[in-house]
Formats: sequence, structure tokens, C-alpha cells
Amino acid sequence: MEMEKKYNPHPIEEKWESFWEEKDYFSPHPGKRKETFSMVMPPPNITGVLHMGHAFNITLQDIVVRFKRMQGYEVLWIPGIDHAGIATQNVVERKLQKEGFTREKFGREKFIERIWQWKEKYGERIFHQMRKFAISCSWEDKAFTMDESHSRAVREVFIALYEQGYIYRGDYIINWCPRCQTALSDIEVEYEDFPGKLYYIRYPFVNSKTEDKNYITVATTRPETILGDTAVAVNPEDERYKKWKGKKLVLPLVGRVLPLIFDEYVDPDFGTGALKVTPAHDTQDFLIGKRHNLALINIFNKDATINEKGGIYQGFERYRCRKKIVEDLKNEGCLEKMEDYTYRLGRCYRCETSIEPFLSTQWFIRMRELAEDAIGVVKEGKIKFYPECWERNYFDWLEKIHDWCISRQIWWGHRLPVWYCQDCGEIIVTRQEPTRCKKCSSSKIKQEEDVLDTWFSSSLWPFSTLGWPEAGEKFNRFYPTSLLCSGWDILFFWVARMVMMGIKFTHKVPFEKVHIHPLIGDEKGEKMSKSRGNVVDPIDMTKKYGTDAFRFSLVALKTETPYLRFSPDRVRGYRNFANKIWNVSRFVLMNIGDFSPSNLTRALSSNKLQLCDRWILSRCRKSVKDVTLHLETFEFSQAAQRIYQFIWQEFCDWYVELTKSRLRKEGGEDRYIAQAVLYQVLRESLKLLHPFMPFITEDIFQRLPGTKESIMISNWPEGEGGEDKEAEEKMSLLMEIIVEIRTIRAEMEIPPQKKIEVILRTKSPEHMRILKENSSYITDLVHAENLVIASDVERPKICASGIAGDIDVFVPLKKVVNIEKEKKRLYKIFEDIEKELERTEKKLTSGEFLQKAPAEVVEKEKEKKAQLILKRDKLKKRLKELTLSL
RNA sequence: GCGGGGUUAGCUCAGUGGAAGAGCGCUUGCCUUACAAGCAAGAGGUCGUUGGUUCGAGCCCAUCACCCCGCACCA
Repeated sequence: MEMEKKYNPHPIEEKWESFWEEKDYFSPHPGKRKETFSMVMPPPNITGVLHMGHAFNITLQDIVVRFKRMQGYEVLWIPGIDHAGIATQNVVERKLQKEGFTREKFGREKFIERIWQWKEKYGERIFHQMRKFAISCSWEDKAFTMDESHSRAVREVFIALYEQGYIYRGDYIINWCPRCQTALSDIEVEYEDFPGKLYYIRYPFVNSKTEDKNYITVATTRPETILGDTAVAVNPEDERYKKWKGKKLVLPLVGRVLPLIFDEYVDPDFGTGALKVTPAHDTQDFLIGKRHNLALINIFNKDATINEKGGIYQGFERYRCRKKIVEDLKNEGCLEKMEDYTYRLGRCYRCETSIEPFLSTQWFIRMRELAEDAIGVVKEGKIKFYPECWERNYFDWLEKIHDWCISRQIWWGHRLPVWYCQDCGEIIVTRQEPTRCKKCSSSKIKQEEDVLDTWFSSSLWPFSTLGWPEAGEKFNRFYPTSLLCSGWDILFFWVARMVMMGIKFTHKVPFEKVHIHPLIGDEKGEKMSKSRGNVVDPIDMTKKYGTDAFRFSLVALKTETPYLRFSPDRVRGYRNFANKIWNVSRFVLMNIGDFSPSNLTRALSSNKLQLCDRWILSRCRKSVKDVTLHLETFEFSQAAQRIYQFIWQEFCDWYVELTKSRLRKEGGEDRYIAQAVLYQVLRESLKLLHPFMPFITEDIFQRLPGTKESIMISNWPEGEGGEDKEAEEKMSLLMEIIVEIRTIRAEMEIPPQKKIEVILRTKSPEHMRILKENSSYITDLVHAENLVIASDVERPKICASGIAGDIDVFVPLKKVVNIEKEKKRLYKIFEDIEKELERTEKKLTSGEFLQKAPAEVVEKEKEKKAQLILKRDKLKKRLKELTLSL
């Protein structure tokens, strides 16, 4: 199998995607450990296509899943999709409209049939798209929130909650979306500041035209709602109004007589201290109305146009009505004034239509008790948040929780298992569809029209997908799930509610860990949306740069800011990384044709290992340790950066370069050692990288000699043996010297192809030994042809020089050196050292430091000082010499 | 109004008590046969302000400034 010079991802992706599925690696298989690792996927909704947020979310999960699988857990990751009641209904309805139909024309049954057709098409498309991201979820377990098994769980939970008194039905002010034409829960409304007006309207007293002041002025932001006013309220302590107790007022334009009532809710300092009360259209007014037995007048139709209660205003759209009413009030002389006023406007989080507080009969869940339990399990540590800071948010919301309005006036969703007797009014809540009333035996019964909030069904996801309410094998084996990965935007909608339902119905937490991750924004950190026109299609990204590069960039860019800044340009950088891996693998494979890994273990532990071998193996083990740790705590970007850095900077830039001359010596034992180390480190690196870049790592892994199975099920590296401190120290000395010489080369503008002579001088016998033993590293990497290592050698007359530790570095030159340039370079280093030395000396002359700082810190500081002095003196001397030679 | 988070290199971000880091970008020189999707070298930071704790602060505490994000019934 020839390897091309450049990595071409697409054929490779296709090859291994089908290979993995054929081998059935994605479904659970017992691993070398007894434990299981399970996860449910946050189900994308079936309305459309997968976006960047989904790609990000499933990539993170896949990384964990592949990691855990390699660690030997039996892994179950359940993929799924969500029926998304309102959103899907909207989409399908729009489509029908284009065909010239309305859903009413279709009728409920036929309409739902159409949505099922939609689901078949687009649901499958979503699953298909998921595969493009190389995710290794258990496809045979794929779930849908409207599946029969899931629906059974929904019914079961509804009935249990109803029977236990958690679910109730009642008339309250709810958030109504006039466009979606359904009730919404509190958190489905988004508020924003809106520049409006505060209107001051005069309400005259009944028959009191003789008094000085014959009206009360109220202030309102919504003058159109006067049509539904049934009182004016003032604070009972308000001296201005006390005298008018018992008086009645006339509602302008309408003529209705309103009582003046006294209620403590009213803030005397706001506006005029008088509040118009519209109990059917404002939450607080509703409560006041209840306290004072006020009439409820609903003035709106479902689409927020004025209904017949609005008299001559009937049929007006609400904002047009406002304009008209303000005009009319002006003409009647009832509008005292208008002020600019910013108020908070609630909008539907799906369609941005402004929400109408609306009085209607709805179903609710009492939340207090459920929320307390959900707080408890986190406080007790049964569920852990990563990062931890999200706990706070979670607690705050649960502590202030309101009852949850769960009924929706739409057709697509789980219809409430509730029937009403048309004769006696009995409410029947049962598992099986009833044929007659339990109370009066009438057969005139009718099922509730409403469906449940989609989030109600999603809240059961971790256990409904495992077969609950039946405690089957899967449920017993994989529940509670191990981890949930979710964006912060649905912490309340979904995560918190799953915890509540999980505890309530399984008496266990639904997941042990929660990773809350950011959402994807554009380069500026702004939310991606169609209206902003900054949407990036993740499928495009995979086509352009390859799935591996795309996945890696998502993870590498991950931060803890609310929106991570995604820019297609950045993906290019990680495509380059993929290419780097491809090429270093190509290099290794080109050089291990005659190598067999059968004696690998012996080779790696032999005393024939060179210093650089020991060094790279040590660095590799350290990387294994770091990456593992970061993955365990879901610090994905740190893990990714660590691998990137190891493979590129350490393995490619240093180690591989050092093996080149060794590999050239055919047949030697040292060549075999180098081959063994290259093989080992590459193999370990591929494994570490596999969760992030599954395709390329599999492809190369399969090319390596000795590979029998997929990298997917290979063992995650252990990093046994820890760090080789000695090798790392020695190696960093050599690296320092090499960099020093390279710097000289660059600064002195020595052509790269020109071989140079290098003289190294050290008084330290130990350093002398290190240099002599590994002199080839220096000659190889700085392109030197003659290397002198001595303790007493003279500085050549014409040379460039540098210092590494206690070692003098001289590079003799034939032509005249640019002395000024070298002086400048050395002087800069000299200055930095002086500064640092000053700081160190200050510390070491401080009695307090010597007394109070830990001994090892003092020791370190002393050593540092000695080194700095050594280097400074050398530089001083060198600078003096240079000055003299001018 | 309450709460949370942030302010570190041109950009995006790591760094939680003992000598300021990475990626990208930038500058310079190189096709040195794994890789120009590359190699080597380099420039660039009083770590937002003012105080405090400490032998020692980018890191802990307080303050102010600015930014972001949640939550809240003042009509």
C-alpha cells in the first residue's frame, strides 16, 4: 500500500467507516474490565440538519467513548433523535402551506401521518450525517422520543405523577406564543430590553365632575390592555389615594365602571402609584384579581388579535390596536403624557414572536419537591459537574423553580393520557384508552387534545432508552449512565429535568457525571444563526479538510467561554497536523521494512538504548499520563494540545531527526533499536490520538507490522515506568547547545548547506562525558563536520560564540564576523541575566526568605544564582574579548 | 436589582504561590528527500486599576474600571 506524499482523507474515511461497522465495534462488547461505560446522546431534533453544535457535542462524546472503550470498559452509547413538537410541527406546517394546505384542512390524524413521513426522511438523514463525524455509537440502539417504548415511559410517568398529586390542571396566566399558538413554559421565553413608552392615562371618577381633580392617572406600557381592565389598584398606605376609598372609576373608551381597590402589591413610587388591573393578561394582575374577586376579561384571540370583548377594536392586531387606542385616548383627552421607557419584552425562544401572558386552562407539574431532590444529589456528590462552576447555576435555578406548564396546544407529540367525561365532567387518567367513564359509565368520553411539552419526554431519556419501565438486562447493566455531555443552553430545559425525573422514577441519578460544554460561535464569538448569516456547515468542513482535522479543531479550540470561536481557517492548521502525522508515519514505515516487533519488549528494555531513545520514551510516557488525566476530567483541549505538542515538537522535530543517521547504518544493532523506538512511540502516539482522529490513526495503525486488530479495541497506553529524569536532563542540555548553535548559524547568516566547525568547552567532567557520548546528535542536527570537545581549548580568533549552561560554544568562521551584530546579541542575553540575577540576589540576601521559605526552594534559588553568575561571567568575558578584537 | 464569569503576546486562549507559555499570525533564511499542508531562527507581554495578605503574587483577598453571561413581577 503506497502512501501518498500528502494525506488524502476521503478514501481512507470511507474505508474504515464501513470496516468498523462491519466488525460491529460500536455496540457493547465485554472489555478487559468488568465495568461498563454508558451514555445517551442528546437527541438532535428532526426538523433539519446537523449543525456545528451537534457536531461538536457528538465529537466530545465520541472522544470519551473511544477512550473508555480502549481502556477496556464495555461501552454503550445510545444515539437518538427528538420529535421536537412545536418546531417540527411548524416546519411541516410551513411545507404544507406551500402546497396550499392548512393543518386544519388535513385534520389531526392525517397531519400527524405527514409528520411521521417527515421523520422517516429527515430522522434518517440526521443519523446518516452523524456517521460523517466518525462517531462510534451503538446504531442498533438508536432511539426516537416518539417510539412506542419511549411513549410508554412517558405515559407511565405522567400517570404516576398525576396519581401522586404532582400533576394538576388549572387556570393560570401562562406564556402564550401567538404564532405557535400554544402555551410555553417559563424558560421557553427569552427576555430582552425593549425601548417602549410609558403611557399615563386618566381614569375619571363616576359622577364626580364637581371635584378639583376628577380622575386618577395610571401608568402602563400596554395601553391596549385597558380593554380588559377590571379595576384600578393603589397601595393601602398611599396618602394620596386613601381619601377615595369606595369610589368608582370609568374606563376610558370603554365606559366600564371599575372599582378602586387597595392592594399592597402596588408600589406607590412607581408612576403615579395607581395601577390598572387586567387580571386576564398579566401575572401579577391575575393574582390581585384573585385577592379581590375581580372579573377576568380575556380580550385576545389565540393569534393575539382583539376578540369580541374589545368592542369596536375587535379584529385589530395587538400593536395596531395599541396605536389606535393611544390615538383615541388622545382625542378623548385621557392621555396625560407619554414617557420613553425601557421594559422587558418576552419573546418565544423558537420564533421570537412576543409572548402574550394569557389566561387559560393548562396542565402543570408541581416542582418544589422534585427540585429539592435534584439539588440534594448534586450536593451529596452523586452527580458531579465538569467544569464544577455549573453547579452554581444549576442550584440557583432549582432553588427558584416555578411549576412547569407541560401542556401544549399542538398536535405533534405525546397526547396526554387524559379523558374527559362529556356527561359528568370526570377526569380519567389511565394507561389504556378507556371506553366509558369510571364514575358515571357514560361512553361519551373524549381525550384531551393537548400534547406534552417535548422536554417532558426528553427528561426520561436516560432510562426510557434503556427500556424502562421494564428493568431489563440493558437497564440493569447500564443504568445509571456514566456521563452526560450537553451544552449549557439546555442545562435547565433538559439536564436538571432529567435529574429530577431520574431520581423520582428510578431512585437513582440518571448519570454520574455531567460535562457542560460551550456552544459554537463564529470567529467573533457570536452565536451562529441563519439570520446572522454566519452559519458554518460541519459537513462542508469534513469535506474540505477531512473529518479528523475537523474533529481535532473543534476540540483544540474548545474553551470555557460561552461560545467558542470557530473559524474555518483554524481547521486548516489541524489538517496540516494530520498531514504531519501521515508523513512521519510514512517515514517510519519506509524505515522499518526489515523490522519485526517480535522482540520489541526486549529491545526497549535493553541497555543498548541511546540517550535520545530513553528521552523520547520518557516523554511519551509523560504524554500518556497527561492526556489520560485530561480526558478523565474532560479537559479536551488540553489533552489535544498535549498530543499535538508531543507528536510534532518532540517526536518529529527532535527524535525522528536523531534517528536518521542511525537508520542509514544497515544491519547494525543500533539501527534495530532506533526502529524499535520509532515503532513503539509512533504506535503509542496513534493510540493517544485515536479518540480525536479516528480515521488516520486506524489507517496507519493497520499498516504497522504486528497489527492484528483495530486500533479501536487496542489497549489504551498505560505509561508504565514514569519519567526518566536523568535522560531528560541530559537531553535538554544537548538540545540547548544545539539550539544555541542553530541560532548562531541563523544570526551569522551561515548558509544552511554549509558545514561548520564547532568547539565546545566545559570544565565539568560530567558534561564532558555527556557531550562526548552523544556528539553525533550535535553534528547531525547543526550540520557540523568537525566537533571539538575539550576543557582547555582556546577561543578561536575569528568565531561566533554562545553559551549553554556552563558550556562555551564557539563556531569558528573563515570570513570576518560581524562583531557588532554578535555583541548586540550577546549583550541582550547579558542584560536579561543581569536582571534575573538581581532578583535572585535580592531574595537570597533577605533574611526572611532564608528563614521562611522551604529549604528546597532556597536551595533551588542558590543553584540558580550560581548558574546565572557562571553564565554572566562568561558573557562578560566574551563581550570584553569582542571589544578588544575590534 | 441579584448572581456568575472574564480582563495574560497582534488574534484565540493555557497557566492557581517559587525564573511569563502555546497555537495561529508576523519577520528572516532555507525545497536539508517523511512532510513547503514543511524546516530552522527571531521579534513581540509593566499578566485591566489601586491597595492588602505573604519571605515571595499573573495566581489568594479587597476595591475600582470595562466586557460578557444568566436570573428577577415594579405596572
